[in-house]
Amino acid sequence: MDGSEKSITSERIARDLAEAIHEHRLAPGSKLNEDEVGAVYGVSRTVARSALQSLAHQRLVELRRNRGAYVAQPSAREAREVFEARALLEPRTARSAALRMTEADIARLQSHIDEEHAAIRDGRPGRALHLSGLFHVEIARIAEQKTIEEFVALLVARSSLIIALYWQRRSALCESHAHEALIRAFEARDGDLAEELMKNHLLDLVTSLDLRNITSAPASLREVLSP
Amino acid sequence: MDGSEKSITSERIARDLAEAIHEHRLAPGSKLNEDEVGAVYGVSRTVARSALQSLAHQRLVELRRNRGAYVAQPSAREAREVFEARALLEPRTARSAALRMTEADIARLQSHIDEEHAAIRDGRPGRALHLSGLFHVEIARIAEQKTIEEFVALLVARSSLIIALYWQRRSALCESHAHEALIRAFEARDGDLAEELMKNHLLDLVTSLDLRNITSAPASLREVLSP
DNA sequence: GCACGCCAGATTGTATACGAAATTGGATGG
DNA sequence: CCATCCAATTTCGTATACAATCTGGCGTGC
Repeated sequence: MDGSEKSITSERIARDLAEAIHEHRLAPGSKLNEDEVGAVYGVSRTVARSALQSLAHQRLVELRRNRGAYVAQPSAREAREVFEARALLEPRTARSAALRMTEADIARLQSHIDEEHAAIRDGRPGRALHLSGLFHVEIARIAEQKTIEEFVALLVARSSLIIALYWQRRSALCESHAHEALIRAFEARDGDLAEELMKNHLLDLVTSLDLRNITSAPASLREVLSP
Repeated sequence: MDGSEKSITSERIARDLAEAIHEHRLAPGSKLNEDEVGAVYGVSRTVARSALQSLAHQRLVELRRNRGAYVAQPSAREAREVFEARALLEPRTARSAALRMTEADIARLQSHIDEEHAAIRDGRPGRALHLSGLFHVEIARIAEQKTIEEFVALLVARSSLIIALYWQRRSALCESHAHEALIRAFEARDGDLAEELMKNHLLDLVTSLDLRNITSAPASLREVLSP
């Protein structure tokens, strides 16, 4: 259905790196050297470079001219903006999804949650976070909104970076309960409820972050320390 | 104010090509040969390729493995999805913008409209369409939502392709009147009205398109002419 | 002792070269 | 006359080589 012609090597590498960022195995600010990336995957710099550019387009890495590629460090402001965008897109999409939801879709969402719990049991919180992000993307897919799905995927990926930087509570899985409540709304095909639950879920996420603009992005010190 | 390290050659070329697509100087389906693009801008295929990849990330061109780059031809379905995404993002953003709007912002939006009229007088409808798209992006900028601004810019660019493919009425500038009404709402700092006007403006846009899935993407004839 | 400038190392930006995949057109055989 | 197959061509995918730029340390001069 989709594009079709993917799976070019560079795209595969980009996906792999994105997953590593997603799962917090690569911390924000990490430098991604073209030679190193190429060496890791056994390809030349050309391919590694292409993968890094792809990630830059997704705002997961920042390219600095003649300096290199670094895992992005969203500022507190960017963090707020990402969640404001999600607040516009996701609740209405959850409503649409609720109305189109099939049994197979629900099963699939449930298995996502199960996997997530398994990851937590196995002590892989990064993987669990990744999966909980995919839950949101899956909802957009079920709503049959490919364009919105793309955007949600971008926003979820950036949210992962934001959580890595600004997460404050250690309360592990407030997430899952929200997701389970959503599933119940989906089972009832209750669009209104799904929309409302998603809205509150996103609000909870933002308030669980510490977005007073402490430190944030060392990238542009100039803006902070004017002479 | 933006990123900072742009103006790499490939980004400049990508912007230039994007503008050409935006203004309908490059029709949907046009082939963009890497060698030709490189020759036009006096750079090597490496740089041309990078620019084309950038456009592919914006979904303005479609890359087909071992086939080349073609200006995208959104299907009727994609067209609908693009406008559904816009319907979620832009009305609320127009409301925010109305509340933050300064005199300078209003003047800037007005000059956009003036330029648009001038372009029409000069018989450059493509340029006028481009400018009317920038009007929407500008609103997101005024709302101080950089993330949403990015998305709106992407959607506006794709809308330009969609209009090139599915525009049916020759009624030139129903657009401008909607934009002028929006400006009046902004002048009054009337968020509710701005939101409502934007919502209706987008609805008008969709209904002015012919999205019965006739023909759409000749790219894959195979799907249309099954044996 | 401090500041300025310069040089070496490293890393990215760009160009070119070679190999692989896919289409095109004609030749061949039925 | 049509279908099939093969090679010639085009175009892309990847690797490598060279040039430009930045970082950091060293030395000289004040």
